[in-house]
Amino acid sequence: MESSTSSTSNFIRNIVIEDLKSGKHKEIITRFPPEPNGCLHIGHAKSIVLNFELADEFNGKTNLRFDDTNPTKEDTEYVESIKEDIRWLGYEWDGLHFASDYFEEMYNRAVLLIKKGKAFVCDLSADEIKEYRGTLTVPGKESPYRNRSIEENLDLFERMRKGEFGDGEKVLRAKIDMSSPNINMRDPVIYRISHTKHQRTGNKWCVYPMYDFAHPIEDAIEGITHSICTLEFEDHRPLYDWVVRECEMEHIPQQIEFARLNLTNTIMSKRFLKQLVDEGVVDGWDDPRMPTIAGLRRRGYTPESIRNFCREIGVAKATSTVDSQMLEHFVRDDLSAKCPRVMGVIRPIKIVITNYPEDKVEMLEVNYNPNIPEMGKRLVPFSRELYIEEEDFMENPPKKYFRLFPGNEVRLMEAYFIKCNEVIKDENGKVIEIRCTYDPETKSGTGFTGRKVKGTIHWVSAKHAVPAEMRLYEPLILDENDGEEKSFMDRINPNSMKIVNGFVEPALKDAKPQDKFQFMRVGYFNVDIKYTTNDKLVFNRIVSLKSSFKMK
RNA sequence: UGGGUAGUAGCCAAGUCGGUAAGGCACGGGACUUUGACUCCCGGAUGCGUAGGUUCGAGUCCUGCCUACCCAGCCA
Repeated sequence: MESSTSSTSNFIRNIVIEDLKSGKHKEIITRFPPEPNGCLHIGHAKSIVLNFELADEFNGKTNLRFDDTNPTKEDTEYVESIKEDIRWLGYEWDGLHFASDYFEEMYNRAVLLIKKGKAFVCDLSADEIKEYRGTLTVPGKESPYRNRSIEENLDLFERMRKGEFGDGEKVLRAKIDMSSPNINMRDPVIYRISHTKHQRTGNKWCVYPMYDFAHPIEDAIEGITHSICTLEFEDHRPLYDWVVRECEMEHIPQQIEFARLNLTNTIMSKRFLKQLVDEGVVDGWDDPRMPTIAGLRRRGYTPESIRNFCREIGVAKATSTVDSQMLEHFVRDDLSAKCPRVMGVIRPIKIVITNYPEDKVEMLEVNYNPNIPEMGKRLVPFSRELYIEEEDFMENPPKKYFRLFPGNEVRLMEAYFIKCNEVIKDENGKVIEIRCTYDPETKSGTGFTGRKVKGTIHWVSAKHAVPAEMRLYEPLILDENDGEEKSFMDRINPNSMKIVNGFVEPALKDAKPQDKFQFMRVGYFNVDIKYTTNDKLVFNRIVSLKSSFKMK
């Protein structure tokens, strides 16, 4: 795996280095353990990059493991999309596993716990268990079923498995300490009854292990050395260690927690993302405004840019929110070297070059990227009528505006100098056409040095222009600017997408979905895979170009 | 008010045995420019949540305090 940005030091990497040095491990094994209940997003990418690259750096391995212990929430449809996203990001896992592959083993370990007097079947209802649990400041009370005999527990647990009880009638609980200040240790439920068909094991099971019980066993079975998860599991670590120890797992994995990714103007929770999809606020999981991997891909982000971003933001334990401009920086950085640079006008206004012959067409040979000649050239037609960018003309410009305005001369990129002489308006006073003259002496490439112009603008020959729909995006979610806290549904940006109709140069006529271009002076654009047809080009603006020009 | 974790520039973040504050993003200034892009220079903490203490020397060690986040699913 190439790495254009080297990973910076972080505390997890330091732990790995230390463990290798001390001989605690000869080889490290990490894992990425998604629950197949939704699409992967940029936050998952942080974890993926961390796990895969850490293992890669130290010649270790990384497993992909689907944590499918709750059949009521999971769906096999997500399994393939998750695999696709990981591969697209550029990673290939060593082992591919499913938590459900270990159900028998987990069951046996639970039986072991019972035999050791460390687990018991509890008949309390969910509400009662909650009551008995106590609160953050008040210790819990022991369940009246806590002291059932081992024999009875064994019998009951077996009958739970056989399906003799209904959902919620009984649970298996670890017997730890109801007065622990850590609520997770107050006899946590480790198995529940759910007569639900599982995506992979079908109706074989009606008891399913809880995360806290299942996860450490999965890690131990696979020989995971460093089980990296997010901060909210910090309180669970004592339980994680308890399970590994009491279940007498031969391999002892270590759980390490880091802060999940937060991004400005972005909502990352699966629940909210799902709501956006379900309520039709967006076009689906792959809407180009979504922070999902699928959304970023459709928007036009590259795997390299996402990887570089993930490497650069670092890994730490402090809760933080990364500026989304950081992400934008890394796409620009990556695309800058990869994309052909072409001319596209997103808000066209027509200009007529009055002294240019009616039927003349000049074919200009233009490099796709002046810095990278190997990218080749194409021919760009030039003629009497052109479209330029609406914002490249102002009738009454402010100071320091050096684009087109009455009496001013600018360069048409790769073509001639033109001078604006006349402005045509409609009955409402709106400018509908700009009339200019050109100077034949100033043709690009002729070495004309007679005079200079301050501005260079892009254009497309009207007669040859290829119409295209451009979708301009802004953040889907707006951060509350220190007002009172709003629900995220109230933070939806009504202007998150603007659809405009523009023109691109003819060389793009046959552009294919996912082809990426820099529209010079405008931004980076990706051909949309969903709405582009043979007759219609649809571009997603990936990100605009930076601009230090301030109108004012 | 129980437990857990964290506080280094506007935003991320490094900082190994205490030795005199990396890097990136953003921002500002300048150079260059047929993209107001890119690139290239220059600019930032006498300061590391805060108050004390130990020390020749503290972001690093000690004590107190403040603030923020997480935890009471038969979710993960």
